[in-house]
Amino acid sequence: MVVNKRNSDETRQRILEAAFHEMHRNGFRAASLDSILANTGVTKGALYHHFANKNELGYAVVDELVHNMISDTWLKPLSRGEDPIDDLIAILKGYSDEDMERGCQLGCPLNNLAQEMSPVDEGFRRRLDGLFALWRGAVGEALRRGQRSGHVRENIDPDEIGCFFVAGMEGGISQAKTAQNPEILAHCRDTMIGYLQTLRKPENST
Amino acid sequence: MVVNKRNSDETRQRILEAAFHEMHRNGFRAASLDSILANTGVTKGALYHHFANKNELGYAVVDELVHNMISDTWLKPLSRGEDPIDDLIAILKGYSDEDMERGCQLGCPLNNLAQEMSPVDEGFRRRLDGLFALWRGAVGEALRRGQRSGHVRENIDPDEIGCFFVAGMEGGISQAKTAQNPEILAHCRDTMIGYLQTLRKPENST
DNA sequence: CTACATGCATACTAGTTGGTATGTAACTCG
DNA sequence: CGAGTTACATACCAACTAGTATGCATGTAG
Repeated sequence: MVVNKRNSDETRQRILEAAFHEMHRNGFRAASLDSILANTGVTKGALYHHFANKNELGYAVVDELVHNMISDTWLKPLSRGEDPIDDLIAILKGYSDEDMERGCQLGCPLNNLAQEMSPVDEGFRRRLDGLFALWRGAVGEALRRGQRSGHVRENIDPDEIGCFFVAGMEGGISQAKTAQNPEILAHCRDTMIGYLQTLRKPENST
Repeated sequence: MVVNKRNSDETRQRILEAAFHEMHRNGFRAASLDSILANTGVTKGALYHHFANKNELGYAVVDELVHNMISDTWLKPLSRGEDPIDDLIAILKGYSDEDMERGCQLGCPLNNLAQEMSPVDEGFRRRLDGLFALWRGAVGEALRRGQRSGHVRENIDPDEIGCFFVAGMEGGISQAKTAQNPEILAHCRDTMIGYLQTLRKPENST
């Protein structure tokens, strides 16, 4: 690609993406700045020009890259659908085999970082909890809309099910990653789909 | 406590337990041997007398301590019950508030280690996957027994639900830990209990 | 063209890490 | 008692870490 000798935004973005990959594979604390730099070709001077320190680099990865991933796969698709249960199932079924395979290798970046950093760094914890809350909230809010539009049973708590949905998916990814076997995630997904079906308002259940 | 000047088994156990706490709090890679030793009072010579290297120490923690935890809380209670759904619900409800609080601080040791180490060390991955499989298997096997004894619906796959159950719990712990809020885990637990109730064979449902 | 800030490159440092080499008490066995 | 093994303790090291100090080329404003 043609790169201006000096393009601040682009070098920043390249550092961010290389940092994301290192963090996704090795976690934040074991992520080596030298290794990140080796993968980008930029130097330590550039890195510390754009980021005050390693923590700030990690925060930027969460605030920008990880946030975008959650937004693209969950927040946007759930924001304005007709039937939230259809929408959730569609997202779950939308994962291709390659997505599943790849996701099982390294796991969910959000969950990985949350598990590693929440107990030891409040800056990470707040950010990652914020993303979890957005995800849960999107599911809960969609279900609430579904209740109002008559697609979803009224005797369920949308927010509790938001928790439960996120938990089931993250737990499925965790196990699949540990087993290096996407089938486990597929089982969780299918069982979750079956559970979601039970949330439909009776006259609307197929 | 009275300690013999030289008690091989006990010093080994003390190292193991200190290592477990360090690993639970900081993960394996960020766990410092010097810090472990400082917490035990034993020296590096003792550590390397009992364990070949840091990895072997970590493996021993998994094989012994973490394995025992899984065994005590899941394998044994589920091994010979009358109604597996009652048993599962009893275990879930058996967690005291302090258990929940404490579990939410540092999360599940099994899941923490699995997320961190599975992609980077095959020795850890195999061991941790083995523990997950034991847990899933115990739930699945209990449900199968419940099917035979007429307590559980026959049109469900016990192993898939084993996956799903473990996923829901681990995902709930993950979120609760990130939020530092045990309520989230309580929601997951309650929703899971509700789901388990739907697995009862109709004539046996309360 | 000049002055100055921005964007980056290079070389270096202090601290920490896992691991080792070596010494030496304490038990065991004959 | 004495030889040999076990169970440690101490001191040290090479490698790697995040971070810094400095210098310089590029862009920009006046």
